Amino acid sequence: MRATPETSEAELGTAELLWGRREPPARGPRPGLSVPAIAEAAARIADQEGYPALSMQRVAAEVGVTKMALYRYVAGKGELDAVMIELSVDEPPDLSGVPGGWRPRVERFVRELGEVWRRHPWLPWATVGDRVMGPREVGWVECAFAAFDGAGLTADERRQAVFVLFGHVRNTQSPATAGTQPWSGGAGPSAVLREVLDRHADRFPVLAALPPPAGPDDDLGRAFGLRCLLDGIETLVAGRAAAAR
Amino acid sequence: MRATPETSEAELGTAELLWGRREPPARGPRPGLSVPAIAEAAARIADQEGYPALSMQRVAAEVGVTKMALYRYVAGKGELDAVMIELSVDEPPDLSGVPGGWRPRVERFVRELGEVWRRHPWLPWATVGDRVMGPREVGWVECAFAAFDGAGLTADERRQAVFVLFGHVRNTQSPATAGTQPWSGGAGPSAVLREVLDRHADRFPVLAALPPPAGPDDDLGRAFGLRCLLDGIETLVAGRAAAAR
DNA sequence: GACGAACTGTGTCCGGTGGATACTGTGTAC
DNA sequence: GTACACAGTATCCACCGGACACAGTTCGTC
Repeated sequence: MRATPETSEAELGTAELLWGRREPPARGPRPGLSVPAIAEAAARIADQEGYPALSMQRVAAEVGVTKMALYRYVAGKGELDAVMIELSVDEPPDLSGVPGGWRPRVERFVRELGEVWRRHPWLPWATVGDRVMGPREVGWVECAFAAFDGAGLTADERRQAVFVLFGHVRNTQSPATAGTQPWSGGAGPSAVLREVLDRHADRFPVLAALPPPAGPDDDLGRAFGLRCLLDGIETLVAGRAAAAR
Repeated sequence: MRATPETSEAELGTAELLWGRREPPARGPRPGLSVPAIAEAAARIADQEGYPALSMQRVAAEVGVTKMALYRYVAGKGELDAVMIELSVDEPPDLSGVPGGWRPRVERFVRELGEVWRRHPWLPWATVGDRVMGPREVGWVECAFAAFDGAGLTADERRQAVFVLFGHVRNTQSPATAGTQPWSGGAGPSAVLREVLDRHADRFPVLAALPPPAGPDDDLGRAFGLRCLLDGIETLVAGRAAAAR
């Protein structure tokens, strides 16, 4: 949750950095660093030590300079975030060769997106809210839109479908980025909660009557939700086609 | 994204605070505050000034004490978060009187949940990750499970459906808590991004060819996604019933 | 009734965060 | 050769969550 809507000036600067290149300076000492190198170091830290461990100081230490040196390359923390996101999302996949029409294409898209987010677990967390996206990130959106080609959706529906799809993947990406599920396994808070629930079974009859999960649900319901969503889209389009006839 | 899995001790303390009551002290000066009063002040601040504006100091100022005085009532920021969430989610609704079976019940549930989250826009943001939930929050989960009564889902499917449903509501709650959508209206980053996209239309043919949104999509695709999800569930159950026959 | 234990709230300190500003040194264009 | 533009540093700020020692208040127990 971002504190305040950033001033448009900062956003313009970030967009300039992400989309056009900032012209390199002509005079002065040679820069010892580069924006990509800094972003790569930042991404490495976030990958290995977690997103909350990421700070200007930590990144500066990683690349071997003082914290303030980074501000020669990036306007601030927000801009560093934007750059490291753009660097980490990787090139969007080419789904034009996937056979079988829109549905396998969408399923493939979900797998690819989930794979990138799995490699950078902080990514689904960081890509929330109103932001300036970089070209690669927009490429993923373009890719998602293209995946729905031939599904028979209107433009507005397609937008909504893409949006819902991204949200679904985010929600089923990892317990850390999803809503709390009181039945999740493992240790930690969920274990404490489960014990509490046992003690108050009378207050939650439906929850208590539910048999425990058959196995670990490492999928978090992604396949189930995706199937329902796509089935629902098919139903929608089929119903419209039937009405038109 | 929480930094580290909190020590189980802290979680136990939080669970004790949320579920059992902590026994009031017998001796000593009368407490000038109470946990609910503090949590209410915190929720008020988050509502009015945004979640990032919430700090121990700010809450302390709101209730008229020093920052450190709050630590007599809650163990830390995390516990304050937990209490203010539990206080703000409100009592779960009673959906037993909703006619028409599981589907209207689920739709009603989504409306109610969205309404609470709309009153406290920081709530969908704060209720992410592995946490200890309070009784009211669990009541909402119980309510969601009960809503699916009669839909014909297995226990595992029901769990996944509830989970996906919560995620869908969160994703379509507000632009601030949803994934970035490059076509969202208004000023700010999205406006900057839209202008950039116009300039690079050739790189994103599908996106560029899409007609602009018919109107402001203040629904963020919630209705669309919900319809697809529930249609998909119906398809799933109907298919299984047909196979069994 | 006195006293000590338990408790509330305060003041001070710590390491951390993002960021502003003034500075030194370095390199290139004129 | 000199002036300017730039890189990186050092120092400072306000703020964050939190630890700790302390003063003042109230009750249970002798």
